[in-house]
Amino acid sequence: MNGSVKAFYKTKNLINGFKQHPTITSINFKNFNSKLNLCDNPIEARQLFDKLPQKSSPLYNLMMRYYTQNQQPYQALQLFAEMLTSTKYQPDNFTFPLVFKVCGDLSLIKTGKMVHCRVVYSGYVWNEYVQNSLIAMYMSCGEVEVGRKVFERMLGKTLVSWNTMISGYFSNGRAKDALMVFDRMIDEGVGIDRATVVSVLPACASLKDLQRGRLVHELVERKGIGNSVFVRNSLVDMYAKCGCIGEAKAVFDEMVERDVVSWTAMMGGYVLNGDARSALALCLAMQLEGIRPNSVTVATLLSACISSSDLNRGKCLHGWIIRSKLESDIIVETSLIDLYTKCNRVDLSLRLFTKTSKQRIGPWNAIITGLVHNKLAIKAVEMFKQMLVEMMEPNGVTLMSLLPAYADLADLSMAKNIHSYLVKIGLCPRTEISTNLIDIYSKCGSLESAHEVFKEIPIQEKDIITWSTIIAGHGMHGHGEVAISFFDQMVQAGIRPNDVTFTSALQACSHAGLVDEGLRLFKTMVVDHQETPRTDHYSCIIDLVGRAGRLKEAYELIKAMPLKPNHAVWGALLGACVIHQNVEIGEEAAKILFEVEPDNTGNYILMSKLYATVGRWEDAEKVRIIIRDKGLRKIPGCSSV
DNA sequence: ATAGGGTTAG
Repeated sequence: MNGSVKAFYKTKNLINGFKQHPTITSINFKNFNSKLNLCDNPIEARQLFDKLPQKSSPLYNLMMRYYTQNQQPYQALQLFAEMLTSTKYQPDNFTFPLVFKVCGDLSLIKTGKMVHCRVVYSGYVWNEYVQNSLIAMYMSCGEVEVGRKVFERMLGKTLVSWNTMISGYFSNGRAKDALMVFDRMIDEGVGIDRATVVSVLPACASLKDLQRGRLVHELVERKGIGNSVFVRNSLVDMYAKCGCIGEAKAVFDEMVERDVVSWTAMMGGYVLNGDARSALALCLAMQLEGIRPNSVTVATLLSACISSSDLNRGKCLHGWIIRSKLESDIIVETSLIDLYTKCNRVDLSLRLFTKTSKQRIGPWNAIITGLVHNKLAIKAVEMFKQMLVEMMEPNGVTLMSLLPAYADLADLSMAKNIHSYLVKIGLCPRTEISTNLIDIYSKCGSLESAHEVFKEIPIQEKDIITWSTIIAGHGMHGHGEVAISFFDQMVQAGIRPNDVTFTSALQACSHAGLVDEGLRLFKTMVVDHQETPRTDHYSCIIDLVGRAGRLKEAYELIKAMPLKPNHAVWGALLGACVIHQNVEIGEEAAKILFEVEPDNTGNYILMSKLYATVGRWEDAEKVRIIIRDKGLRKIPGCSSV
């Protein structure tokens, strides 16, 4: 009797298949899942899967998830391909998110797009999980616009969709867009959760948007989601990066539970705010609480040593790093190379560099940056060529740190070489890169080439730095009028000049002797743009007015300065006095210069020259004696002047 | 059962 019932059901199952019997399917599912969890390796898991008497889409999904969780993403894709070719086991709303995650992680954009087509065809494209994973995939492949399209077309946007957009924009370097999404989210009353907070706060931090950051903090407290280490860590980081070290510390102190990230973020905050000592002190406190520093912590501590130029402490840390077996960590290696180059010990950096694995870009970038920093331009270029020989692909960071070396070299044929390389790899025209090229060509003396590069940048992408560079380039070669016309064009293009632009423009006037133009510019700067002039602006103006022979006016300008005039300002005046043989004002300037920079023999030389040109030989001789004494004592190259 | 999440360096 009992047996015949069982037999009946068995037959029925065989006829209908498992799909019609959710209870039996779910038993199989749970059973297989728990068996998978006991597997030691993917091979064993696969054997288990192959032995299943009856497969189904959910079981395929389980096996694929096992693969992705055990770092075998390609095996997961292989299974997905099997599903597609089979007629029995079609991918479903659980399969596609898995596949999109793999495509995103591996940046398999072509595969991803193909699967996207398939998902449209299958109809699962309306599933929210599928849509959200699609957005995430496009974002991690750098296809921001496609991701945005999927998002905009979604009818049932969920909190996850919004969060994905925010973190996607941010990780693609578009912090502003991330914040715009956040604003829209608030406007439309979507609400926020912990994931929103940890996605939006880094964007606030990178833009130093304290106002928005505070708003997020307020929302966190109001919603009561501040009881998470993640959330609090990102708050600490945001306040620190916005320069509010006090508030960062307050959030940090309030925390009941702190992990290594909390401590590291706090240390990084101190370093950023120029307080290396507090950062190092925090390291001790952290260890007293029983938290071990990780490689990021160590990198942060090393940057504290760099910012305080504390080579000795850096060396101590290096010792500790070796004892803790952290020395082969890529982040730590990179930071150590950075430490030694910034402390002018290129020898030690190179020794470390030869030991690192050359497979990662970090150490290459660090050593090239370091060589450029130490004005070893030729070595930097050689290192770059070595990098190409070793089949390492440079990125934007590499080139941005390398290009200033070419400006130092001021070698036109080398400049043309790197320019054509940049075009070949598709990095030119691109604003930051092109701006560097403009600087390089200007310093090589080839203003035509600089102008060519400048013209290639679309008008809306020319930023304040681009304009300032082309202005400075023309200024340094005495083409004051052209420089000023660029300045006017910039203003017309709707870009607000900043203090750097004004410095370039004023220097251009000064080199070309455009007195009235310079004064007009200075007035525009103060009155129209409400820019507070800095001492280097004043030194340009003084130089300009002084060279024109209007020495009294220059002297009056200095006396009326709201800031304390520095050596450059007085030096400009003294230089002008020499040209126009004005001893009276020259002596005033020299008196102060001898006080503020007693070791600069240049000032004494100028003064002695001034006395000599007006025939005051005795005074000239007196100053010459001082030069000789100082020269012998202090500056070895002095006799050559 | 599935989708989104923090700290460093370059």
